[in-house]
Amino acid sequence: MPELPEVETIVRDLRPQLVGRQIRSAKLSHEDVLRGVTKRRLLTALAGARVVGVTRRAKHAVIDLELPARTARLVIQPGMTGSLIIHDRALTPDEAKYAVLRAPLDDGRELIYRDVRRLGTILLLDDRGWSAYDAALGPEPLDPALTPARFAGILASSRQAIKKVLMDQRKIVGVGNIYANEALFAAGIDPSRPSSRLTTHDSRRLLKHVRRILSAAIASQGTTFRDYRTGTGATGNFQLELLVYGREGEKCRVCGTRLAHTHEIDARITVFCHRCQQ
DNA sequence: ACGAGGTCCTGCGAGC
DNA sequence: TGCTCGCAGGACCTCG
Repeated sequence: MPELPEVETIVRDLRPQLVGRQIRSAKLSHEDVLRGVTKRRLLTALAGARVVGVTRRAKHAVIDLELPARTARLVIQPGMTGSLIIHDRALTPDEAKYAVLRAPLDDGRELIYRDVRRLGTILLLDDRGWSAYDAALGPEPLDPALTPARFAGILASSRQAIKKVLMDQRKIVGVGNIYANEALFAAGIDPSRPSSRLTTHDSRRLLKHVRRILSAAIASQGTTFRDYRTGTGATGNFQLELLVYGREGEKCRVCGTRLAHTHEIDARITVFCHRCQQ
């Protein structure tokens, strides 16, 4: 499930291939992925657009476009099962089936947004729209501007379970279920603990582990459980390094206790060690 | 402001 | 074998 490390990997793979390229045309198979833009407006804007930048913000891939008379940002959030890949060959029938957006490029290759479950979203924003969208998102966890004090302030402002706060994109971006589980385990913090009850020491440790784990996951090209692929179509490798997510019922790698799981926080699976996370 | 629960989507695996 | 059903979940919504 594309969280920060997965989208960062996609963006790093796409950037050298996509910047400078012109999009010839575009086709969209399903309109239900669009947010705030009609199919007609999106396809019209993409046809002939030049890509001038590929960046990441939160869990979104942001493709900066130069249009004849204006600029625009194509914002793709892969959701659960989305991937962005540049193909230099014809698609297999299976690949074509789930290709939601297809955009042939001026070099003969094709940019494909693939999304099996289509929980991902596509936006097309102008500068003002982007500013508003960006402003509603929390700070980037890997940005040094997010100081331990600022992070502590964010956590102190909510009585919700720390895991839920960590996954709230308005408070801090990029962390989803997998990395929230991993970071809380590494920091030895009970996921259900009210965020505001964490000590300064807790929040410092948590930020450190969030950063360490996100960085390690980027280095491993992300976590592939089923659908996630890098920008070149490869699987990630960080699933091999997970200590709790997907390991419920197995033994804790630190203390050997059987890992517990619950759906009580935000109706998502939380896997944790009773002993290491008190 | 908060918690609870529903919605979107489809593939997959369990159970019968 | 073939069917139904629950689950996976990020973001967003409504309701109380």
